[in-house]
Amino acid sequence: MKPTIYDVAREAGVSITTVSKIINGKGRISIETQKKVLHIMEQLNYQPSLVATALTGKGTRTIGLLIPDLANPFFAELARSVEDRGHEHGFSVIICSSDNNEEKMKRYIAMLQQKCVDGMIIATGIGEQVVEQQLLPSNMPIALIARDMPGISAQTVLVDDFAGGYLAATHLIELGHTRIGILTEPLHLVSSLERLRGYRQALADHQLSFSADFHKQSDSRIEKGKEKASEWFQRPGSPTAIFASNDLLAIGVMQAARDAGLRVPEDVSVVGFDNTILAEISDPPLTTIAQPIEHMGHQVIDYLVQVIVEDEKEKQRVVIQPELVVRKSTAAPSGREGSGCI
Amino acid sequence: MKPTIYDVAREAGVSITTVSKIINGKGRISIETQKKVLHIMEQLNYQPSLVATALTGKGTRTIGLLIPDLANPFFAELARSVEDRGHEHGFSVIICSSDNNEEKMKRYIAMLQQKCVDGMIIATGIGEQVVEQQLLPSNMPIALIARDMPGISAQTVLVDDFAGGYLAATHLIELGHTRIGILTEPLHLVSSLERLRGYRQALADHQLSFSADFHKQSDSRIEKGKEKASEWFQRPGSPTAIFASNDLLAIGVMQAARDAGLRVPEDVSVVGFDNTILAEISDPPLTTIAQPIEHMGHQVIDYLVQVIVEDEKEKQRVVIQPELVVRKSTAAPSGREGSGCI
DNA sequence: GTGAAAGCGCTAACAA
DNA sequence: TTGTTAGCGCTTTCAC
Repeated sequence: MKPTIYDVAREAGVSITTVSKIINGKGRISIETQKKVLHIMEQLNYQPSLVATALTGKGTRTIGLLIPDLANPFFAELARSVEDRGHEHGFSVIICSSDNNEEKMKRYIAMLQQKCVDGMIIATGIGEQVVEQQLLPSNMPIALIARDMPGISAQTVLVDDFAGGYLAATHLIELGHTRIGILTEPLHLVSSLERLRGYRQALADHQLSFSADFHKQSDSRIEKGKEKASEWFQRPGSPTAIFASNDLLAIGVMQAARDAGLRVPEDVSVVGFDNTILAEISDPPLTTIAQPIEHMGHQVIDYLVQVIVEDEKEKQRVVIQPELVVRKSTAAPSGREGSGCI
Repeated sequence: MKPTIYDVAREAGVSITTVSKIINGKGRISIETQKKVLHIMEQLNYQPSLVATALTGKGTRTIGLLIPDLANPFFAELARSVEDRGHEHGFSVIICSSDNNEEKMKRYIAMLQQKCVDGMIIATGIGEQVVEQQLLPSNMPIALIARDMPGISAQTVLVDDFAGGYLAATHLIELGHTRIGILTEPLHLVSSLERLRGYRQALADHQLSFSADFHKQSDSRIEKGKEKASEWFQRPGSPTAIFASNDLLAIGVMQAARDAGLRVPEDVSVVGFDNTILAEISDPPLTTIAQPIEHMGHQVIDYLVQVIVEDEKEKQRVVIQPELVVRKSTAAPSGREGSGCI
């Protein structure tokens, strides 16, 4: 059995109060008792139980992280950053992959509440309802990252998605493209919507008209992106450039292009979003819009810890400007189907 | 404040025992009381506190997962699999990335113990000492995945690394390569050692001699792999094929090749290990040794849960046969430096 | 400087 | 069928 505070107290011939005080560095204890007790703790290999501590109201030192999918490198990198910084603050993190599924979200949030996590970080695109109904009333500290919930007042750290969409489209336009497709995740995700808006704005600012045919939606799996992009490539007059709203989708687009006998970037340019490791290693390396993932992770957790331990009330909204990272997947149009009409 | 079992009892006009029994479906309770209490619970939005429950000895329903790095897709995919299956069993998982650093390992294990996790899954290559000294005596249920600790008696699920190394080398040999380099992670990782052994065995079985020049070590970062591989490519008589002991390293090798003006697979063949998403999307797609990641994750957690809830004592050692997945990064040697000597 | 005792929210004998 | 009571391991007044 794990030794308890009683064991230590007995061995040291003091009361549990004394031991507790020494553990927490509170009250005044003679240097000798201190030494003696410390020694016994060492000897017994005593570690205070955090669950007992938690029960007395000191918190569990645990936070929940809700993401869509840990297998998506963007979220894995984000989770890693959150985990690291969390540990630095003495918090561990429970990661829950929701697959952007409302039901799972609900279950996970309930479970995290039962476990009495001290706070939650939400990176899933959905669940606004759940958050509003389950989390806000319970007074659970929360922070949003890489996702926006317009109706919710909470600390938020995200990239300017509109600017990102604008950047991506502008890059393509400046290369000379006029037939620019956009592949987004479902539009109930605010970030998708914003990226689309940015793209449309860029088009408009350059006197290009937006065609609904050039917008497709997909969930964020590579295969799905590939499938959707294929629909374009099977028909004449397809886009000469495609902006995909995340790297995974962009990879799918490139695969579809390859399958259709098109070269990237000669025949079709592709730009992604996120700047995950995938962008660096894909074939060709992917031009993409970079989110400073690590930085964002650090920021949310710093803030969340602040509200947990210092009871910070003020909610900020941190919007970071994304950057265009040009690699090899974009180039000027080659003139393939140059006579095509938009 | 969150409602407690007392609130429910008071509102329902019963004792807390009754409420507790209803929560746990124990003892016999009249259908009416049951209904009444359930209704109150609903109304109060009552959720039993798992930390209080844990304190009574029912476990925390939490397990710890120790991996080297969550940002490495292999471990992200593994973690996702563990997480999913864990949730199915009603367990949540705390992930700790150790960077294969002994000190961190120690700290994380101590923290997990303080949090009274019900068990731990270890996927880090190091920490055998810590495991032996901290974990085994404490009687904490543990399971090893994708890593071996020869001195430790614990449930283990892993791929036959020796066979994997053998497969990789044989594939290269059969393509006609004779100058085959191997880039491994540090050899204190048993898996690296085994993969190297498999490679050497394959060489021997085909009357090829092993040259120490053709073995390099690196940690598992892409850049490091690239750096190491560059050393080969800067000199004449470099390998015409390289087996890297994980996909990340293999990517690094391909990047180094490209930088050196070599084409993959025409000038140099590369095979990786793990078959992560990286292998599918790299340029060119990577021939690699596949570990059934999802399956392995499911298996460990199934077992661990079994020892936690059913007190299963028997320790198995599940060794899975890896498979060669041929993609585009390997081909017959082209004759570049064909006169080079081994 | 040190300790007795109450309490955190829950479970599990044991009574009634 | 329901309730009383004693813990689980710790923190925290409040006395001594």
